[in-house]
Amino acid sequence: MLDAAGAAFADRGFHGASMDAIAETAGISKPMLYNYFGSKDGLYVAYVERSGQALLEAMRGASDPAEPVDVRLRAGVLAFLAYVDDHRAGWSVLYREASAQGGPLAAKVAGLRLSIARMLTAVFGDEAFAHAFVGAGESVANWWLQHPEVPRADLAELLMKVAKPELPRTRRRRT
Amino acid sequence: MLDAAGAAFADRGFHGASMDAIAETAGISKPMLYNYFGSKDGLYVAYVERSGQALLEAMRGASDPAEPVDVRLRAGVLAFLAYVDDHRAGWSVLYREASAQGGPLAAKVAGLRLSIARMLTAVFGDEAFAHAFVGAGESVANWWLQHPEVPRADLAELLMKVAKPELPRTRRRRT
Amino acid sequence: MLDAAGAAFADRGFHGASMDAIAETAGISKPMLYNYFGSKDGLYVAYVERSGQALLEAMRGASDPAEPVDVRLRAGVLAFLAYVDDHRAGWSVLYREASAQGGPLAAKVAGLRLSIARMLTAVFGDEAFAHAFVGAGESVANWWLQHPEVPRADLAELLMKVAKPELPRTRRRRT
Amino acid sequence: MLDAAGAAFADRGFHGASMDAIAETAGISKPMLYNYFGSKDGLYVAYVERSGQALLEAMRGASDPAEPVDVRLRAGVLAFLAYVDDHRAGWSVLYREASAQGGPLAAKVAGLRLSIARMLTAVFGDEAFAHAFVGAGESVANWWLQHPEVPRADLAELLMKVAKPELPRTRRRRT
DNA sequence: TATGAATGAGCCTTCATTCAT
DNA sequence: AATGAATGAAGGCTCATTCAT
Repeated sequence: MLDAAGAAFADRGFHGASMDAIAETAGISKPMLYNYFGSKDGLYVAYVERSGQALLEAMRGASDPAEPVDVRLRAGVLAFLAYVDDHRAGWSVLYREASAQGGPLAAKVAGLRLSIARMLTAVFGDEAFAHAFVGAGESVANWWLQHPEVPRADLAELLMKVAKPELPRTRRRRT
Repeated sequence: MLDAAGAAFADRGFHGASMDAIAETAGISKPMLYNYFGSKDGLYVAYVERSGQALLEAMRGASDPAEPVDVRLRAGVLAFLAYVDDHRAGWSVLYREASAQGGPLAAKVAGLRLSIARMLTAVFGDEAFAHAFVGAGESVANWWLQHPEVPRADLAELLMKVAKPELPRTRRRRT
Repeated sequence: MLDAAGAAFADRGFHGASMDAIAETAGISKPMLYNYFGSKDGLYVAYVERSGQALLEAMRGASDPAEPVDVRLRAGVLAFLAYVDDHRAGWSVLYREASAQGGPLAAKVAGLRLSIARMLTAVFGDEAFAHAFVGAGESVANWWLQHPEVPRADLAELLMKVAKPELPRTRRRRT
Repeated sequence: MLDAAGAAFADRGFHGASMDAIAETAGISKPMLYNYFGSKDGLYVAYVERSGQALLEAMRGASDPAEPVDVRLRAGVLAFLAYVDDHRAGWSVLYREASAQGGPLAAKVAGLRLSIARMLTAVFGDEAFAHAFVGAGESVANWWLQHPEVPRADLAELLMKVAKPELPRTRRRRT
């Protein structure tokens, strides 16, 4: 049911998506939406939260602490790209909301971004670079939405290249 | 007069800014807004267009074709950061709209992004990397809005580091 | 169970009291309310009717036909005041509804008022005066809700004074 | 324009009167109502306030301080009855709201009632009796709405009779 | 019998947009 | 050229009311 909302939000934006339309798409009645989520904001937050959690967990799960840092980074990047590929709507909403700085809704997304940036700050040791990397990733992901023919691995490689100058020298593994 | 609209848009977003409020802030009557811009969309597009043109020109003007590529890139990066610093509202709206992929409004911003990306594609020789770089720049710029104490030059250096792996080997200048 | 409804009605008015709230307060499920009373109007009417009957019976029971008219009047007045004192919620709803002349609900209350007025018309011999007396009683009762420290007997005396000019000369009892 | 609202309120009560209906009856569009009164509550308050002021002024204007107290009282009573006769809707709403103790709207009417009661307390020297008299007046006025054939003077006489027991002995004028 | 879950209908409110002046 | 006044259309939200269990 959140999926219907997500599709609407991704399609027409928060303001453009009417509760009437969402309810109809979801095949339920408007009062039910309000029963479950309390308000339009509530519904939106719920959707964004779910998407954010899913993305975060996907990335966390992909990272094996036993591995060296570049391997882990690549795994995270791949998980990120996989999420984008599998959840177009979710990513779309997250990305769009990532820049909306007003409203109480943006806080959730800002939190997600921060979580990811913090993970990356641990990797890079530089907060600003971590944000740059996040931005690069988001931008590439979004560009990908319009060039789906590009294989996922290429993009991962691209992002690894962006990261290279800041990766610690342990790059060459011991084997 | 566009400035009043821009301030409102940056402050409350496109939907949050009512024509009433814009007209009052601009010290003008609503029918005049319609006379000049035709519609709310028209006003928004006009503002975004002006901001985009300004940014684009700033970046173009900074780039001296006689210089080697890394120098030109750094100049462009600096021009970009200068624009962000001097036009908070304009940048805010551009960045926010950069992710809204629906609606006829986004086309203009997409166009701007494309212009910049094309400039960078010429530099890097790789479209995807150019987009990654644009995203990194945007993200850093946005992060900067909340960390204004960081000097502009540091961010420029940071972005140059991101660009390094893809810069042609002409990196070591002849002179 | 009517009591819960009565409390809600007295507290928030007919429209302000939602069936949800009433059901919850009554510790019962909404469909049960509908099973017993058919509709919100039905519930309201039932409550008002019960309150009205109770008031009417209290006043009737207080009046001993063997007594002279002023004694009976005073007894009725006292019974009325006792009812108000003991059933704040009931009185509150009755009084509020006494003035709402629209809707099918008001008919019930109008009926109650009429019953009382008729009793008093028998006493006074003047319908208009009877209504004046009813209004005086209601108004005093309502004023009393905010001045509970005034003893009941004082108000009874007050109302007897209002009635005096219209009481038949049998005022001086034979015994 | 307030008159249309008044008619609707008198007819169907506050909740029963929809802004749509009021606007249509008033021959203007809904947004205009909001432009002038801000909200439904605002409109209601405005109407009640106007009615209350009119009633109060009518009663105040009728009372010549040079006259003895019973003459002034009768003049006030007549002014009251005249108002009721001439402004059915206004009176209807005032009377209905007089008993609604909840909500911020009731404050206005409570204020009006208090103003009148205070005038009468000055006459009678007894607050409770003043309220009784107000209630008698209201009730008679309301009864009158359904018995319009009764001449105004009769009701005035009736109310004077109610007041008699409490009027100071100056009742017999010096000439 | 009793209820959780569901809904049709309607209301207040706002906003982009346009006349009449 | 400029505006105050006016509106059609739509959106969020709630509520009395009913099935399916």
